[in-house]
Amino acid sequence: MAETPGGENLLFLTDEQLRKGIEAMFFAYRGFTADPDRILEGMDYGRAHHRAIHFIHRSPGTTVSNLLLILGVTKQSLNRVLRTLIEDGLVRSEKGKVDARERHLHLTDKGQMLERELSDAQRARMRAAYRAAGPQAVQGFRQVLEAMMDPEMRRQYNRLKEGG
Amino acid sequence: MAETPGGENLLFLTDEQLRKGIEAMFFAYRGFTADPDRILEGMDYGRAHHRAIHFIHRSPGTTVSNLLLILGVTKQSLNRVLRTLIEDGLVRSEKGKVDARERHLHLTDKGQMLERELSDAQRARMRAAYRAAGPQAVQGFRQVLEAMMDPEMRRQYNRLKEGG
DNA sequence: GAATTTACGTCAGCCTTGTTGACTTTCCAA
DNA sequence: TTGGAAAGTCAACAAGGCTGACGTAAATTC
Repeated sequence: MAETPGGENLLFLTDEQLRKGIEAMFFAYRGFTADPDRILEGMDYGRAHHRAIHFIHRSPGTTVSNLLLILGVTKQSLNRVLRTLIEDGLVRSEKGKVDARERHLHLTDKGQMLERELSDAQRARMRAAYRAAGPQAVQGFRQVLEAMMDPEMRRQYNRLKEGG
Repeated sequence: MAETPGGENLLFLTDEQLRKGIEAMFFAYRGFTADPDRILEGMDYGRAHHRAIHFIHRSPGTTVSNLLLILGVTKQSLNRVLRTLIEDGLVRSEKGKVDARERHLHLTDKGQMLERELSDAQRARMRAAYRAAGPQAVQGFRQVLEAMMDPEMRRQYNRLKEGG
């Protein structure tokens, strides 16, 4: 057994173990997005629309700039997505009352319906995985993912995680 | 505490917990790809090239069709990536001796160098995350990811995980 | 009150990476 | 031996990233 001065077993840090983790991330992410992708295909929407819908649902009334921070794309790119969602009546955009430069975004009833369909599918897979692995594993899962984020993303994540 | 007939606590399966897991996947995957993306930008390559290089390194001599199975894209899409890698002398493609329709793929020395650079970066982040979370967490991480894969992907993953 | 900055929208054009369709070469089995 | 399947290539298109430039309204600063 490989032991350190501290006494812990470090076999879980071998290149081989790390490679397995890398490949697990790759294959699992495919599963993670598979169900929503399937629902969206055929509609005129894609993964980018799903992300926008998710975070608008998550933080109703959020502004465009805030969404830009979270999604990490350019405003031109986000705008294209948002425009189609607004035109199609899934998202409502309203001028800020305190700062009229801002646009506050909400899902319409129609938007809520699609959000529900997408997140039901994604949660179903997540729930099955969680149930199969058990609570202990889930805790570890979340710990490793959190440690893998860029610090700035971790801030975004934790902000969302608690408040709203 | 929410208890089932079986007696286990199921609080880890609430929609709220699942949502946190979903967002953790989203933000963590960004971190996961960030370092290789940074290295690739400026070169003429992208994430698709990285994936091809990774799995050719992983299974030297693999065929195009085998790579297609693993990557889950169309052969036309893979072909474009492969063509540039071959033209640039990172990948060597040789006609199969037993079946001349097949092309067997290998990294050249130049290809090995780039692979090394990319995987060093990705492993470094993975290692930091693993170390921060600890061996117990890593085990849970792997369990949940594996449970999240599509069955077919899980087969691919396990085939790679053990043999070569 | 004028100048600057901020938030947002938009046009144009580019790149990567996915897609389908049509095609050749090669192998194999009926 | 021939016809179908498998492996790979070429062409064209779409989604969704990107940069750069510009416009407008509102807020902030000087």
